[in-house]
Amino acid sequence: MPDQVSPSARARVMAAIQATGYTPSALGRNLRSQSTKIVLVVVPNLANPFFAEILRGIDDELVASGYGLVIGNLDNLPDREPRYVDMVFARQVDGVLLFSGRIPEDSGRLMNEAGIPVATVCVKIAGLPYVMVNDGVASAQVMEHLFALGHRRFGFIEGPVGNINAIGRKKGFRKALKKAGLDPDAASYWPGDFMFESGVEAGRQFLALKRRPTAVYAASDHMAIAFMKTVTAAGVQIPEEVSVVGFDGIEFSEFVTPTLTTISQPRHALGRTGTQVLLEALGSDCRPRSVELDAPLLIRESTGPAPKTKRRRA
Amino acid sequence: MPDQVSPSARARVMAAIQATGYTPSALGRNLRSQSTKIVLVVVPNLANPFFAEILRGIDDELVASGYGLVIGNLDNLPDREPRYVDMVFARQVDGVLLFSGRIPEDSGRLMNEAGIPVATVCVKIAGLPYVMVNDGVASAQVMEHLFALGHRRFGFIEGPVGNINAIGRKKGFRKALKKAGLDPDAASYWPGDFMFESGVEAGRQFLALKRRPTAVYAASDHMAIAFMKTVTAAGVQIPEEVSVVGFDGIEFSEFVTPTLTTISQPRHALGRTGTQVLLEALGSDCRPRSVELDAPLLIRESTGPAPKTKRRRA
DNA sequence: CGTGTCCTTGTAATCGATTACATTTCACTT
DNA sequence: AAGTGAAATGTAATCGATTACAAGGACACG
Repeated sequence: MPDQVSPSARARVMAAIQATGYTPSALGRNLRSQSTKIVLVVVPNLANPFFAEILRGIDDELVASGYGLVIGNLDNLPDREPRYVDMVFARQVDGVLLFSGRIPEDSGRLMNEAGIPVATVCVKIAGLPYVMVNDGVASAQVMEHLFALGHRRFGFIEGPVGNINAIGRKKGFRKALKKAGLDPDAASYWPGDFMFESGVEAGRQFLALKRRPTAVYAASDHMAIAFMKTVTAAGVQIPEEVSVVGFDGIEFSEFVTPTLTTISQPRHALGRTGTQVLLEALGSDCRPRSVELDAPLLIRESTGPAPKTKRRRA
Repeated sequence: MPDQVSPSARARVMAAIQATGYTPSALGRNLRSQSTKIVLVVVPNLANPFFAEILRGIDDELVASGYGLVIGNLDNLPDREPRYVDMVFARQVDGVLLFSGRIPEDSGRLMNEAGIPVATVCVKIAGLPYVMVNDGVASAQVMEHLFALGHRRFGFIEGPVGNINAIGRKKGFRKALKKAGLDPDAASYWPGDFMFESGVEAGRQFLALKRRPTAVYAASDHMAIAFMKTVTAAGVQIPEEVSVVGFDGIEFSEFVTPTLTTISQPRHALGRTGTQVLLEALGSDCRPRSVELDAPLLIRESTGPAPKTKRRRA
């Protein structure tokens, strides 16, 4: 059926369209087709530039497939979730993409029960397809690098409690220590929430230590950068006295002094791939696949050989 | 009409809702009410953290009013615009918020002709209400600060050609020079696009100068930060040899070394206020107002007294 | 010339919530 | 007890695009 409508009819319709400026209303179409060509993307915190780049990847893919993008910004506030669950049940969107570890699994599962496809990016929820980097593998890379530089005493700035990525990174950190014959519990752990302020606090606690780690691994670039800022302000040399590694590979990590060694998350690809997974589920009934992406370690100025110590810990 | 429906009827309906898990479909409602309770926000570049914070402000206000948020990311690509103009004409959104200076006025005007409210944030389009900071006034503040520190030789890193904010900032810069009895054309001007890379390039050009400015004013923090990074890497001391001022007040401006003196745009307030203006237009037929917000100068470490020179320019 | 097939066109039903209007029920007054 | 008003329920129309189906028209072939 290359041309279901006669040329003359087509011409007349086109002329009428030109004359009246007619545009088909999406409202009627949506009701009839029971679809909106819109995907809901739920993000824990819209202001986080890390998510912004993933969003761009998502948008690129959605635009290519003719879908629109509505943002559900949770602002890290759990009480904002029901709003978006409702949106799903009201059929206002054709599919959902969930981000990061803050969304209770309940909401995700709830949405899935509404009968529309749900996929997750940077987080796993049982039963849902996901796209993420393997945090444990990434941590292993980081530690391998630090071991090679001779470091034996470590600090770790944690992510938010319960966050799946934070957990994965910490587990990888501890596993690497154990594998190297070190006691994971001998390392210093500082609480954090991925944000600047917690990096500052970690820096203060680091400075207060008599016997400081020679390498600090932060679960996010933000915390790593704030940590660096805090300890260098106190006269500590990086990387001469302490090496610092971040996680995420945000743009700014290259523009701090010293430039930050970090795991570069393929943010754009995470967004694109996540969207592809979702669109596949949207297009067919086939079981959607999950994907793990590689995250390379970018070795820059903030890591160097471990300082010589007078006496080494037994 | 405190209670239009009898308690018994209400109870029965509620029971039925519980029993069947019924949720009203937004599709039918939208068609009937000829509205979607969704606002389209068109951003030039989603990955820019500067916009992210404004988006958060917008979202906060929209959520409070029960509206949803669809993002139109142009990615600085003009060919992505028609898509969103179509969305407007298809009545898929109740209102539009336009960002920044990249959107041709045509699209904005076109959307306005579709009969739905359009407001702009950080940009003026004739006939549309806007919310923005006064770039000229902000530039005047910057220059006043630099004059007070004794600076007489200036460099300016420009924004994208044709960008209304970039133009306003440059005009304010030149006006302040003239007012101080200096020749605006004697200053150094380096092209830019608000992004990192152009700050790096400006830094290179600065380094190549025999007679360098003692103060550099960049039309964005990104460019200022990249500029600082580039010239400090070449051994130039900030602020001893050159003072640097940015524009925007992004979060990172506080975490670079030295911390950046900059104009702090009230990003969250810009978003909120812009949304309020739009919602007012949505709620009534009254002529929407435009708003200008104040942007304070944050004086930090990157500006200091002008260096003593052997011979001063006549 | 008649009939069958194909192509057009026209009419009506559908999607689901909303709203206007008609009808019924009930309570309360005179 | 009849009548008036308010409340409650029921019925039908509406929003605009889509789609199924029926009726009309053209053409060709036997």
